Amino acid sequence: MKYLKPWWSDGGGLLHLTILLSLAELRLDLDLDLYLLLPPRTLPGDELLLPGGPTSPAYALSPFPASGGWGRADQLHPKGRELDPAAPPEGQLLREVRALGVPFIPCTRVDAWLVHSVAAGDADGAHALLGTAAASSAGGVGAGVDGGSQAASGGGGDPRADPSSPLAAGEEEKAPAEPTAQVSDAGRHATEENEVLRAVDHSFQHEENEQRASTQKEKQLQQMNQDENKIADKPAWELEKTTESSHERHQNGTDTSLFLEDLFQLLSSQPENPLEGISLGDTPPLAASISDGMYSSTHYNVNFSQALSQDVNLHEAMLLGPDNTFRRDPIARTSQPQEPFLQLNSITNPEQTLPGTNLTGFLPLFDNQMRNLTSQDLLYDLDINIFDEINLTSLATEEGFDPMLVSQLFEEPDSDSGLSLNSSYNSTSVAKSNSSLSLCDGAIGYSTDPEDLESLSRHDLEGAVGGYYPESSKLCHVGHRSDTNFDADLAFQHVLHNHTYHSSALESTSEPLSWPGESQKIRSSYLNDTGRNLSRDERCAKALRIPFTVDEIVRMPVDSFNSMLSRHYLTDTQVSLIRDIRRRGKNKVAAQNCRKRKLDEILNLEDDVCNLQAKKETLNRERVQCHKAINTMKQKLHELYHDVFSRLRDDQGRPVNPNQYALQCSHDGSVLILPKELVTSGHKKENQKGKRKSERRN
DNA sequence: GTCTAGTGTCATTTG
DNA sequence: ACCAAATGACACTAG
Repeated sequence: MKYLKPWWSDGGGLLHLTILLSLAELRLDLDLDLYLLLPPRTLPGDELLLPGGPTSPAYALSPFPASGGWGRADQLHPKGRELDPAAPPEGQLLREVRALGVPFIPCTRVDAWLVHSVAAGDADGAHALLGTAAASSAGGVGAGVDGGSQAASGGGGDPRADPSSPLAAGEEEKAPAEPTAQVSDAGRHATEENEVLRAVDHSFQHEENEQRASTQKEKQLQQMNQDENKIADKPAWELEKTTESSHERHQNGTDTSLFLEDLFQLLSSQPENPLEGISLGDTPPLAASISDGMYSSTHYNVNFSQALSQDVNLHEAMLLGPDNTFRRDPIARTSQPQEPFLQLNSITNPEQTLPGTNLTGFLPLFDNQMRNLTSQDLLYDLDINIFDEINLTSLATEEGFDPMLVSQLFEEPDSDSGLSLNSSYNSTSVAKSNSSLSLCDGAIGYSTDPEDLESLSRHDLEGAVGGYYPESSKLCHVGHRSDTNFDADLAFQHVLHNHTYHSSALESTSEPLSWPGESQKIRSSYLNDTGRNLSRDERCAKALRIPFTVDEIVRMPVDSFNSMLSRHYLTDTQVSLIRDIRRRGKNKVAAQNCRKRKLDEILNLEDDVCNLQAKKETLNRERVQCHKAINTMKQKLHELYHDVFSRLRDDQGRPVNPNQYALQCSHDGSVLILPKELVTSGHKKENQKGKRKSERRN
């Protein structure tokens, strides 16, 4: 049983894999114990699902003997279940590891954890061994939203899959059992940095250890052999207790110094190829002893030549100097998550174990050695070219970073602004990309393996982090990426200036380009949880690992938005993208509102027109009615007039001529018969008086 | 192929 | 002066 070093989480895992990469160049097939990182709140009975699925030669484990120990993946729960965040961590192992101060990755859910049985020479298995947690975990950019957690792999899964945050880290120091469900990039970045710094610190702390090991190594070797044999004979519950003492020895640097010196001598004696002299015969006796007994079946046989897949951020982490573009959160820097990892030994199919390649025990040897090396030593000893490849690969496997997504973002041929910096990315370029699938089944982000694409799509859909690309993790892919000078930030300068009408454009362009059987899966990566197409900003945000949803970014109040930008751990590119997303989102909403308003205004005006027209018609009808009434009254008056004059008689009894006389009504109600001349002159006088009065008023 | 409605985006104006 | 909202104009797609 080997234990992870206290600094094993992000930085530790990185250093570890660096050595593995050195091994990879030697094409060494190693039979190693598997180091597992268990979720901090893993409880007895919790089941860990393998990413390989029930049909793969994979195993999953239950973290505690109470749940039956190791079990086949197909016997376990198909998906991780929600753990009770309020439940305190239990188990002796967990307490032990916590006591060691092992960095703790808080999470509340076990989705799928790294345990992948690796057959001898099984490259995919090796990939799985070295990094499946990120791919198997779900959540990704949206992990903090949906509360999903990411796993840190014992073989070096992307540490950023871990949903740790500065706040969570700080809280863990105070209350380790405090649940932390939210994921933030800031936390992950801070955790990365903290772990790298921690690793460097430990390397200094252990420098003294490497000075004293030589004189005691035989004695210690015997002691460890005895311990391991005892472990092999003990039941699991006692095993935990036994391992605790083993931990203590590791902590004290007593049993590790032996291997440290061995490795150091090997490295120093083989400067050009520090591992050249390593062979089965060079394996410390402990390795064989450990591989015997009850743990003889708990070894992974790993072909590390194929193992370059994940946990390759060492270069990136080391390059993150003061001038890097990442914003350091001082809180995150000072706070060190102290939640322990629980380490269990691995299990593999005994039939798949490659005989004669047992280097068990080499892993802790490397591990300890790395602890004793300074960062300069590491940089000096390790081929920088490996770092380049690692970094490039890390881009492919980094949490939430979807190279395929990015590449397709570039390849979106249609642009609404003509600002696309690469106009050659038309359908032809896509076709070329398609053709590259067959040339190198590992062009970044592409895979001819439908399962890979499916996993990729799933990875995308779920915002999974780290990305497990069994095929794309090969060196072939790395070379491809290197050839294309892929750079995420530069790439997103394209993205940010590519006014692509993505959703429809994607469908209209990619579908006819015939990715038979795969286009649908690729298209699925453009769908969100609700099934609709992801917008460009959503895909950009996902590809650039923006820890917020577009909706959040857009709808967030200004103050919250600004504080969010200052609080989180975001690169300049991310900040720029977030601001652009917010601006575009706001403007999009504003445009929608504007159009809606305009439409409403038009509708209102149309209503006004209708109302006015109706009113006009009403008035016209009233006017007609009035005219009719007036005419009727005139007619009646005329008839009455003639009726009156027909009955009037003068003094001589003759009828009165209505043309010469007129009827005039006085104020007292009496009616007078006057000659028209008088009536006309009287009307003129009254009219003149009225005019004068009106003139006076004016 | 053309037309139209709808949409996203940018540049500019407005409050 | 600065910012967000509003708006005009353009490009693009689907029907």
